[in-house]
Amino acid sequence: MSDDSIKTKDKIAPLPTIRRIPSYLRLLYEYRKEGREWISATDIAERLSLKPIQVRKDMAFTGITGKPKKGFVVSDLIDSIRGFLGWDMMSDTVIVGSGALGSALIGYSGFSEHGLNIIGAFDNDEAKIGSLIHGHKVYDLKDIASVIKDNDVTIGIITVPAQAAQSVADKLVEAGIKGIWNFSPVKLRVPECVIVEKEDLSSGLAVLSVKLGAHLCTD
Amino acid sequence: MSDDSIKTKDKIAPLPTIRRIPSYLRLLYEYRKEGREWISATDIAERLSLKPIQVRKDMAFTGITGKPKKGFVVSDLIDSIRGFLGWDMMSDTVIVGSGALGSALIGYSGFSEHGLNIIGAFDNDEAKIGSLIHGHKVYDLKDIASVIKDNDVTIGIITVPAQAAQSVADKLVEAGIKGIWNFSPVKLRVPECVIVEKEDLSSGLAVLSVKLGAHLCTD
DNA sequence: TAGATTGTTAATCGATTAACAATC
DNA sequence: TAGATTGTTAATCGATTAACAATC
Repeated sequence: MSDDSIKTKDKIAPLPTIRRIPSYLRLLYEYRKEGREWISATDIAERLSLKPIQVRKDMAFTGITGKPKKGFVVSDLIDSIRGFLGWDMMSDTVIVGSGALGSALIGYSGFSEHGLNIIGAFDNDEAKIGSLIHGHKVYDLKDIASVIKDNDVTIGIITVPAQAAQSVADKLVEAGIKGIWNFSPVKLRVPECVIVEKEDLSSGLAVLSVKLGAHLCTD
Repeated sequence: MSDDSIKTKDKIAPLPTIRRIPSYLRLLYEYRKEGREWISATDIAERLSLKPIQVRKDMAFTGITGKPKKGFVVSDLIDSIRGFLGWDMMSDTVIVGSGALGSALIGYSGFSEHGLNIIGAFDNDEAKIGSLIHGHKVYDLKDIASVIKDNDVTIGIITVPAQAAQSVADKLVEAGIKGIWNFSPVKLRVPECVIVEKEDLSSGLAVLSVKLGAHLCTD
């Protein structure tokens, strides 16, 4: 890719860095609640079992600069991370699939802290359509295109069963969605401009299983 | 670490490899259902948008060997992967926290395919104790130690709120649990022989957010 | 001032990818 | 046989870690 554009897009931060950053943010909220003004990379590393140098490198990607001997101003760092993640702006979001997992996510009040504004849920089950789940209306999946367009929804969360996931993704894409958070276990096919992030619980379980199987300890 | 033990422990496979393997298994189950006998690394790579060489490397870690020109026998590869992950043996498991997420997990019937046998759920909410969630009994958190010991439970899934997570982890460890699948957003402190795998949904959301913010596409 | 912490530059480590001989 | 695919060895790439000067 040549740099023929006016302003060459900054290289995105390493994915491992991006994945670690929310845990820093969570710790920072704790510090803020405790009324602490400063936090150092050393503190953070200690609390999260990381190396200080790694935390410092990660921080640099958010654009913050610290003060030798003191570290970072907690509130500044919170702002910097929120800006970096885009969590200072709300993204209108729909959840497709109001089964157990979908319901659990709908009820998660922490989404607003993560930049998500839940517009509503969608399902094709007549029994659920029109009902409320944790205060959010369940709409008919048939109407999803108009709701997405009318509300400028940018993110869709897919929590439907595997066999329905691709067709739901197609509908979301057709309606102009920009990003999909995919909780189904299928690899979705979407145009390359649509971002899909797959949340794969079985990956985490696999890591746990293999580590347990290796029984690294002698007891 | 020196190799003074009788049988030096095999080096564990790379974590990224372990994380990818469940998605191979899922595809293999599809192939089996379709009655197909062979699958090649090329096929798998194509379906999951990976490079064939990466799939072959990953496969090698499971111990399977293939046949040039044909690939791998589907049923053999399934067995090999299940053995590698330890999902051919059932691990008795408890879920602590019967809120929305806990309930969703309890209801997930696919756990048996992932080597987990759910013994029951635990909560400290009087209203929930004694009730059934998706056919599984909710027990009093106070009784967790005896249930874990009596049933030889090796895995604990934590789905309680953040402020309760560490104390639950302490109880699980005290009762002799071997592994913890932690869905709470806190970094748990446990003895080094206890394996903790943290399932951090905010990491995935962070990746989605940053990629969306970078709007790599021009529309 | 002394010392802890930052930020930068260089070295190391580990995973991915490439190259290619072996094989069915 | 010809050609697709495997498995191995080597090269590349990217993230982590180390080293250290700058600074408050």
